[in-house]
Amino acid sequence: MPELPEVETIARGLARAITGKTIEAVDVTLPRVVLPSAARLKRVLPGERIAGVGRRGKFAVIELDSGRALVIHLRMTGRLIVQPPGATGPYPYTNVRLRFSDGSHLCFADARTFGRMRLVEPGEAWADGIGDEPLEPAFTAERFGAILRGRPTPIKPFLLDQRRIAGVGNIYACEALWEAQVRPTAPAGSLSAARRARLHASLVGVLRKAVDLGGSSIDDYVDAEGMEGGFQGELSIYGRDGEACARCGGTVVRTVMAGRGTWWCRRCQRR
DNA sequence: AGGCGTACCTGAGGGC
DNA sequence: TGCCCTCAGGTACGCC
Repeated sequence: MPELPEVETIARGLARAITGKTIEAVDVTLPRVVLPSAARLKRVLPGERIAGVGRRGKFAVIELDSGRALVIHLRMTGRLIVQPPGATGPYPYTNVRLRFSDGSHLCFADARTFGRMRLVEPGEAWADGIGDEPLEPAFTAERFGAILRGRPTPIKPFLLDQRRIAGVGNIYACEALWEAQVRPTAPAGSLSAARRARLHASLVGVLRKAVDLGGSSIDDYVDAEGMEGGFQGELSIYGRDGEACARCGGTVVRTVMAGRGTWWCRRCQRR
């Protein structure tokens, strides 16, 4: 489900909604989705105050006053939903619920149960091996070129590799490649400087615009208040197999690369 | 090293 | 209606 723009939107909403609240209790209805253990969360979290909420790649990071953090990956269908005091029951498919002292709740809900919530101790290096943040100033076209250099992997699955660039998922990889007119199968290291620069600009641009619009809601994604995003209406290529390409009129195809659906136009994404 | 298939799960939607 | 198949925004693992 959520990629960088969706997780960023959720994190911003959570930061507004729960910063400063104190955790009173933790309910874990599906223990296998929490690390290191449900018992540890239930023992440690009560009394903790929320210091802030951020994002790293596709991880939402709930920072606590003690320096601990709750690091959450939503995988495909995970949701983080804030409920006001007096909510009639947990949000559907809630696996973990934080109860705050003011009567409000944070529900970690996930129908497919792939998502995970991990308690991290102060100073614990949980983000080792995660790649560049594409919306940081340091992620320049030159830096992008250095990341791609010499890589034979096709550019599309390469963009999905979280060890290289963090936060890009299937939707925005397809959209950026389409916008830059780059063929998904092109070896990453084979792109000319001009096409690299174009792809860099498209990737950063599409992510930034999606953040501005609050992400893409296709099947499941909603923000921390349960609201849908606004970018799904802006999608040019994702999910449009059989339709005419919005740029050249060619037919959009869906192929499979590294097990993922890949939407592109054979006519105008030629190299 | 890195590519590939598979596994993890549930739900939605299409074909018949 | 309902059964069966495929597909889904992600990643970890084992196997070449």
